[in-house]
Amino acid sequence: MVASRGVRHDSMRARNLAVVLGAIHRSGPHTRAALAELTGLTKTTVSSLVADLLEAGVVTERGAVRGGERGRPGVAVSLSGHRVATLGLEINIDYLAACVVDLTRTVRLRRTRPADNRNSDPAHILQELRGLAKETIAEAEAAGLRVIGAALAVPGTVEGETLRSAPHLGWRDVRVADLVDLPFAIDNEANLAALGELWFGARETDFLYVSGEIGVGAGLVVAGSLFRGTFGLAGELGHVVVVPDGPACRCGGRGCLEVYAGQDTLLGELDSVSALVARLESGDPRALETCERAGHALGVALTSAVHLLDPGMIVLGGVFAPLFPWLEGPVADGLGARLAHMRDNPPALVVSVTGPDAAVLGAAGMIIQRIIAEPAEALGL
Amino acid sequence: MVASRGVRHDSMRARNLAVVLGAIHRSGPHTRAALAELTGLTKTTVSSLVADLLEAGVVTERGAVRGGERGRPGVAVSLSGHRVATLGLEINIDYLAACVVDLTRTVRLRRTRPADNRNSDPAHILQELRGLAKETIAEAEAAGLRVIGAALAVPGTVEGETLRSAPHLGWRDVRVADLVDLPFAIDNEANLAALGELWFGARETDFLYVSGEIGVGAGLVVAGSLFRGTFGLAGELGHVVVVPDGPACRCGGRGCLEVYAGQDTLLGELDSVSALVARLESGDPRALETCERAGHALGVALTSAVHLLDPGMIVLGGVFAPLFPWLEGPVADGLGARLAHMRDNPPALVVSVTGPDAAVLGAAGMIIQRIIAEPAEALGL
DNA sequence: GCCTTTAGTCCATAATCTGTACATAATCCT
DNA sequence: AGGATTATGTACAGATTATGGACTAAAGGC
Repeated sequence: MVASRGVRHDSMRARNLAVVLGAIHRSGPHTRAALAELTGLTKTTVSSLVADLLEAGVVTERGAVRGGERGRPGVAVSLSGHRVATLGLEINIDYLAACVVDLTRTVRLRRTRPADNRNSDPAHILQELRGLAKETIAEAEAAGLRVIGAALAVPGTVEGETLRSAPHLGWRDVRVADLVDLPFAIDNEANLAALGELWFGARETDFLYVSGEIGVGAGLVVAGSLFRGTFGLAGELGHVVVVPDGPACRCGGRGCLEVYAGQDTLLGELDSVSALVARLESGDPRALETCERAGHALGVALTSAVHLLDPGMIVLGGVFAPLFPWLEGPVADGLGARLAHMRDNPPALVVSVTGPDAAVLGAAGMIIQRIIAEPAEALGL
Repeated sequence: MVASRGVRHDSMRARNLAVVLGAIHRSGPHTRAALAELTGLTKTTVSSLVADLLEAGVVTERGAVRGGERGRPGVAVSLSGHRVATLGLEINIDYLAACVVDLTRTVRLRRTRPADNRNSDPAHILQELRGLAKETIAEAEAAGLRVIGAALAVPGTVEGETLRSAPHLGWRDVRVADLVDLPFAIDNEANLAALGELWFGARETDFLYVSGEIGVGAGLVVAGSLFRGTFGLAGELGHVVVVPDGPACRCGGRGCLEVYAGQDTLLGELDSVSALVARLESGDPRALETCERAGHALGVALTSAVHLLDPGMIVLGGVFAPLFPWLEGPVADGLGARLAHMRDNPPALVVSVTGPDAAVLGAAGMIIQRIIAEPAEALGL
């Protein structure tokens, strides 16, 4: 609904390049003839568009012809992972991470650097991250890849290129610029983790990703794209009210989900999630009760979320993933009982498959997505 | 992300017609030259597109020229309310309603028919509504309008052309077809009321409309369009959990908002909202307490909604509108206290300006919107 | 081996937008 | 008043892009 611009000849071609590339991306390799069928364009036009895409190095002709029926076999055109790639970056509480992903969404490089970023100096950490990015890009280019964009995942709220507030890092209003000499974007960790799960976890196009970290966030994917709300702050599942007069939360409210299911509450005096899992496996009653309570609270908060957001499925990620066996029961019970009369079948509850890599992968994937959605702009065609 | 089709010459022109018409609609009358500036098209192209729109009767040249500066004055082109119109319909618990709205979003006709639709026979009510629609269309055409589409608002969940479930009417899986001999759509009452508030209430493009009827629903408008969720069931504010172990709700859950702030709870043994308002005005302590409690609950539920949906503003409509003076305090208190640390300024809380007409108007407006978004398709250009 | 079928390319044609030139109509300036 | 200036809207030739039918290529069926 923004001031939309008219379509001119060049934007018509740009759009058609995106349509063809999108069809190749969405439903695997296709022959030119199949692409013509899919897009409604003529074979001639498709041939011409594919020629441009070939030259840009974003697709390859898989010499392999497609047999099966009669007639001349076609040449399958598929995404090429050999030239164009993007960089994903992540700042988390206790590490920095980077990855390089090619156009086929194959992870080509993966670097993690432990760090203690709680209440840290932004300039210092960003300098550290800049170094990591540079090294990773250099390595990717040595392997023949052309890195053409980057994105950064942060545990906080973002506006434009500025990190507005990251309570667990202790950062406020940090402008992140000149991190790399490439087209660049920042986004919230939960949002990017949701996208990571979408693209690297082979998810259907509709789900709510619940990111259990120090804070509890959520990213809603509807029809393959992220719902962000008016100011980009949607998905703050951690502060959904579970018990209106419950214990105080750092947000100023009372009885928020985070109080019951945040990592700090779950771990108590334990120092890692694996320690907690060990306790749970050995049947420690206190650990079991904490988990049960967290699951209950999560069930209540997710009930509200399902009524408001109507997700197709719920994916538990972050620290909730290893705890899934102990959380699933209480969460599903709460959801099932509360949703029974309103829906024929409540959204399925499943565990994340991308694990702790979700956010960095999502960051790299977001730029890949941008290339596929607007190849003419991203590649200068 | 659906199978998108290529752009051909005719769709390029169709798109440009929509772009020009959209610009006229969005920012008032413009001269051809101004439209060229706004759309990025050349004056020549704009002239040709405007000629088509003039011929279709959707715009007029307001002979009035625009003076002010030097140079030849331009001819302002504005939406025409004289030819094309749409029909809005509504089935509610105690009435049927219809309205005709022209392209300028001026209400040209408005009909209401009292009825007792609780636990009614769908076939009978639909027959009644068909009659109302026919009469209203006939009257509009007598006034020289061409009604080219219709939409129906219902208090329940909708899928395609089928009303899945309307608990307060007692309807399930009712297919609504052949109601009128026109392009037709059905949608949920809260969704359409939100759109009504958007288009007829001079709202900005981002807000959460809270529809207090027998049930409590909500419609979220982001960037001027409705957020519907995966299955079109988003916005069920009435079943957001306020007190996890509160009183049972008809949905199977406990402590839902509807239990505290639904119309039945608010009214108690009173038989109308005006009766309740009278009690409140006279300072009746029981009425005041009920309202206070409802406001509190609404504050809790809206806190969760703000964290999940991130609306730009909250509009209270339906029965909450007349009760606004008594609800505002408790709701705002709850929101303010709970959101203080998370946002610089919590979304403003305001009262609906369209009142009980919101849903019918939204229904008619939705079709108007469709014409403006796709004039070529809607008008056969 | 010939026919049928399907893939991909070539080229003339069609649709649409662009850009320059021009007629038109108002205000400004002397 | 009359000419200069400025801006609107239209005309026409030119550019860009897609179309459609003809044509070549390559495989399977009979």
